[in-house]
Amino acid sequence: MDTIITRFPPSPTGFLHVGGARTALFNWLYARHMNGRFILRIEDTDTERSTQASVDAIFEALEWLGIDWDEGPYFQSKRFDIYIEYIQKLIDSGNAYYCTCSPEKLEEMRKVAMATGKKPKYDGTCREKGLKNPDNAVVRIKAPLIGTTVVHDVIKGDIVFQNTELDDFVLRRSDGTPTYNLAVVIDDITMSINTIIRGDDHVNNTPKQIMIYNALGASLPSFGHVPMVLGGDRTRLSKRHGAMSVTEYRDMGYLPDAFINYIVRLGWSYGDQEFFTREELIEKFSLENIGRSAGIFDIDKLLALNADHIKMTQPAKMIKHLAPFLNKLGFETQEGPFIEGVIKTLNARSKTLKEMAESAAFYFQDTVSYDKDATAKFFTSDSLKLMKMLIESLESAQLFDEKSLENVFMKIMEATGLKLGKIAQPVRLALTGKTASPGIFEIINVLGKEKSLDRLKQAVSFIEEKMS
RNA sequence: GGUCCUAUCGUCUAGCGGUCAGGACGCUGGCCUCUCACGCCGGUAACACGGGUUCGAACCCCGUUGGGACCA
Repeated sequence: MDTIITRFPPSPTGFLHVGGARTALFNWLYARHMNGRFILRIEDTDTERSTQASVDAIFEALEWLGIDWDEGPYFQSKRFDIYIEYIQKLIDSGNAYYCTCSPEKLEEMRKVAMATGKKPKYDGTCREKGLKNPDNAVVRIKAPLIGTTVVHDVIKGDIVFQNTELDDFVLRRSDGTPTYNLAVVIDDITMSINTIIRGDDHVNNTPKQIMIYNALGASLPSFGHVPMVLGGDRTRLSKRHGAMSVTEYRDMGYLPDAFINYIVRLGWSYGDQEFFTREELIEKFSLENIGRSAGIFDIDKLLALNADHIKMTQPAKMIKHLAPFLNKLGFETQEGPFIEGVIKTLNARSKTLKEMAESAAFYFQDTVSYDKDATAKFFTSDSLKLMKMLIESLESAQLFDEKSLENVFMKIMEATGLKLGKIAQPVRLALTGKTASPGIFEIINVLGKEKSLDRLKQAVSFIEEKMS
């Protein structure tokens, strides 16, 4: 079997959005799964709307997603001579012709067609004139007049178009620039693309493109049109549905692997499995299991999947993802057992990296600020005694592993007859400033002897001051 | 308006003629428990509608309706 060659051809007219990311992912996964090649092509023929900033934004997003390419990026704007060459071939072979019909005439044609209840399409006035490159002419394809053009879609099955519905569409505008369909086909042919997976907003372009392949005598790639991703109101995803650029999800604290897991699973399935690592996705991805109907983007499910990925990611591997969020809060980070310990206590408690960083704040602060309502409830004269007992025990303790710490607390429980619940809350408040946190043994273990004792002593002073 | 796609819980989906229609998110009851989480057990909720084909349709065919896309 031939090597599978797929491509992702974004237009640099904005950032990479969710739908585009999914298309890129499907192409990339399929190429990786099939041991094929994946090509990146920038479709920047629309010079009015294309910007370098968008190109950079797309690269940035692909990098975050972990999508790499084997070839490219190619830029359509640098390939005009190739398009011109192929257009000439089509003219020479009689599969395309010059047309000098004016825009006014075309408009007139449309009106007449509409008035008589027909389709607005080019009437073929210049089709047999055999014009020789006149000024201001467009180039049109000589499309088949009868019969059908069928798209053998690997996802949707055969889609049949009546050729009478199509007309002699334009390949080259009067200013000499190639049209979208022409450029795409020439690129795909010259780049040996044999598998085209794209959004199903392109299905109606496909018969036209097939006509170009046929006119050139080129072999057809296989097409697969994936359904759109819609917003909660079932319309195309847009600004009002919230985040659009995939990098916004990065900034909100989603893990790239969680994001690709979600986005791929939206429209593709593998039995009942919901959680996939990147490697599993490559191993199990297939075109056959892509659904046919549009999907709605559900942030809650993404969030749940993100929580799962956070839980499953090794703390050491998590550091690089979490660090930017901690830095943003003003905390220095460096790899090591401390931060790994921090992550270990928080990874089952965080749905996003942003949330994890916020929850981790107390680990990095020199002095914690106490929740006001909580001090009234837990910083009492009783807890002052407890705290002092604990300080004493901890100061003489040699080991600070969780098991040893538990024993320390057990002894205090025995001595006071109190349940752990009574002891834990004041201590938790002293150590974290809050009433909700990881387990206290975990915290003391991660914080270490010095910091833990320091915080306990600060709490003692705080309570004594409050009492006096 | 024309063309094309599409239709299983609120959402993502499994299902590929015979299933108590399964899983996940969400919501929810409980258990666990030093708080919060995690985890575990349970509940909630769907085959758009109407015709066929068939001994038997969520599954096949035809309509209707709904949704989406593209073109203009």
